[in-house]
Amino acid sequence: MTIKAFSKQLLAWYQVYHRKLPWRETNNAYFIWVSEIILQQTRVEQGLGYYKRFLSHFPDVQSLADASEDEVLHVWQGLGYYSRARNMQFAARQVVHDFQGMIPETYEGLMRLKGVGSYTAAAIASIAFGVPCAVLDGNVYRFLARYFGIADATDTSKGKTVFETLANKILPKAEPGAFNQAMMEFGALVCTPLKPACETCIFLSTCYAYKHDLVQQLPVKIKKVQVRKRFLNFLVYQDANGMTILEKRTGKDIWHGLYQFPLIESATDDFELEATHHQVFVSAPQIHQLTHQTLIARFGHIYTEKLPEKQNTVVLSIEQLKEFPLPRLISRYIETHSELFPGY
DNA sequence: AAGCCGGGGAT
DNA sequence: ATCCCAGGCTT
Repeated sequence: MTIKAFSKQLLAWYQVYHRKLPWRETNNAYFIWVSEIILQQTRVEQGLGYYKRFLSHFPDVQSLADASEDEVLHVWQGLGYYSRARNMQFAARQVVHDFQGMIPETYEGLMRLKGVGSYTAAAIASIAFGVPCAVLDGNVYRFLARYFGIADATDTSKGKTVFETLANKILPKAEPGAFNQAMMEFGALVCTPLKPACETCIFLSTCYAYKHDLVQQLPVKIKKVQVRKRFLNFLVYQDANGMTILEKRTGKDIWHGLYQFPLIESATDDFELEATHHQVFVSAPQIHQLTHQTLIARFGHIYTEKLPEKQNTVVLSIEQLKEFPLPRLISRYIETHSELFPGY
């Protein structure tokens, strides 16, 4: 099949089968930008609610630039990869201060924004501004690898160059936005990772991987993540007035910028609380699985007359816990142990 | 080039 | 358990 016929068929397929999503109903570059950041490493179904919530809180670049980091992270709470939220707010301030409030309309200009890499720059440029540059995401890598029979690894710089060259070669310069979205949508709905719908695929007769029975072998990826265990022991202080303590995470680690109960991390699962307080007990271990870490968390509850004075901490009531951005592990624990958090 | 960053859903 | 998701930043 010729390249022209390929793109024509794909665009026709997209017109019929694409999902109706709010960021496809607009030309507003800010809306499209928000959607692309949220959808990094995130499924459409998970990101959709956050997209609406984020825009209701921050309807334009200026409102995002004016917000506090805590506000932005609070809206982002539970979505993960929190640097996306911090970087996007930084970038909103870049737009206000360095671009006169106008989102740059070129690939190079967009690449200057914090949190906007090659994928997101190509996506915004093509979808919002009609710039002819191809996007490369997990869907596109998979579809291209199978249809054209590309065995180069998608997670090496050499392989990326191969796919990038191919993607830009087949990109119809007249409608890059629709084509890019069609490539991703096809990967998400038809050429899926585990059980692709080959039998009903419109490209069945010309697909290299199908013809050579390589669908399960492509795309090729090399790196595999190593999962390490961590033992997190959170101290839930409560005084007679229902006040407690949170501390803000700041290091180069998970949950940067979020709040947590004061933490004692240990190398082994042997956490105990000394009975020097009026009343203490430790929860059962709470297992929280991240992509690259298995967290084994215990919550030590300490009922005391006087809260300890620690650095970098906030004293707040139990009710106010919902006003702070918390890791999912902690918000879930509070929600499932509401009897321990009166007033939440 | 390699390591790190969340959370959820499908299998 | 394992994989993957409209990836990007830091070192």
